[in-house]
Amino acid sequence: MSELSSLDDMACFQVYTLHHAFGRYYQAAFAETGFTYPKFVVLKALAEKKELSLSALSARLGVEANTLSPLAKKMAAAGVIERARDARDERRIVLRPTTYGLTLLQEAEKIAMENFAALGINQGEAERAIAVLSKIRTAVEKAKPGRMRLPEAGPENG
Amino acid sequence: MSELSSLDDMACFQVYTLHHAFGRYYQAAFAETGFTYPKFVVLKALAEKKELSLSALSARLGVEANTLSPLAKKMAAAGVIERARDARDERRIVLRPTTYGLTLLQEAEKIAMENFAALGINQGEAERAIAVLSKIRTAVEKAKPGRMRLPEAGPENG
DNA sequence: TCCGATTAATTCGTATACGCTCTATTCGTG
DNA sequence: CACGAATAGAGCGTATACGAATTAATCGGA
Repeated sequence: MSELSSLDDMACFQVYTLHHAFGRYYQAAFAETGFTYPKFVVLKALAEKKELSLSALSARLGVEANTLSPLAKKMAAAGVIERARDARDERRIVLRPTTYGLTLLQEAEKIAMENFAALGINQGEAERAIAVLSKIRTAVEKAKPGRMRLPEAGPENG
Repeated sequence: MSELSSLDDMACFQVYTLHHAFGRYYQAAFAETGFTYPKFVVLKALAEKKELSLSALSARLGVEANTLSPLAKKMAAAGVIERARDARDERRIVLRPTTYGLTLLQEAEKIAMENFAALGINQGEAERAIAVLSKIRTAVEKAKPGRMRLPEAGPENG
């Protein structure tokens, strides 16, 4: 258990690396549409719930609200979502996909699913892995990490 | 198979989300040390091979060289790694951890392992998931994604 | 040997991400 | 109802990421 583990044996590293691989992959897939992976995710989350406030979206995606705020503005400017203040609570911004957004999303999802299917990953295997990731995520989000401290000696030699 | 799948059932989304969760987690763990998760990964990759050129590191981590280039400069400035031109091939930059870097790495790894252990994730389960991620990564990196095209109609309504 | 092709690293512009801080609104308790 | 506490977004500065273009060095045939 306390063996020196290689980078490849660490969950965080595989996630790190795969995240970037997916990013480049989707960037290529969406290249000429102005779409990106984060925008796709936002749109899909909104479509699933019909509408979400910014902070609800933040909780849903596990991404901070200040990251989503400008993203939502850009998507609204592109006509993909609608962005309005909640009359009930003037603090809240409510996001909704537009009809155009839903059309785009449909197309994007079709491509995404075709592409994933083409990878030839075993379905059951993938599902089990996904479940484990979800569990790890919950644990990581809940946990307060032990904090690293600097050793006494600074950098002395090169 | 062609059911509408929820965001939670998509491998890419779980990876996306967990990546960010890990990022915040490590940022907190390394907060007062100036260390970050990407730097930790770079240092560990170098330590495992003793030294790597920038492009070899890029291949190892699955991150583009132009991302690592400034990162390496900052790490060298911090005295964590050494950064030198290869006399054999003047194009190459060779990166090596310094003694100080190795000390730091040791401390960081200790914390990382303790923290992960504290998550209470089943070991075998985690290992199987990691193996699947690795397989998916290979497939994704190899694949040429089908490309999405824009539907005819632009955004008409809000 | 020499010159085009390849490879290595960097630079540039842009897109996500984060934490911190600030403002505006709403809530809750007296 | 009044006022401090909590919540929602937004703005700021910084750190990673990417693709495309650039420059410098090496390689490989004719």
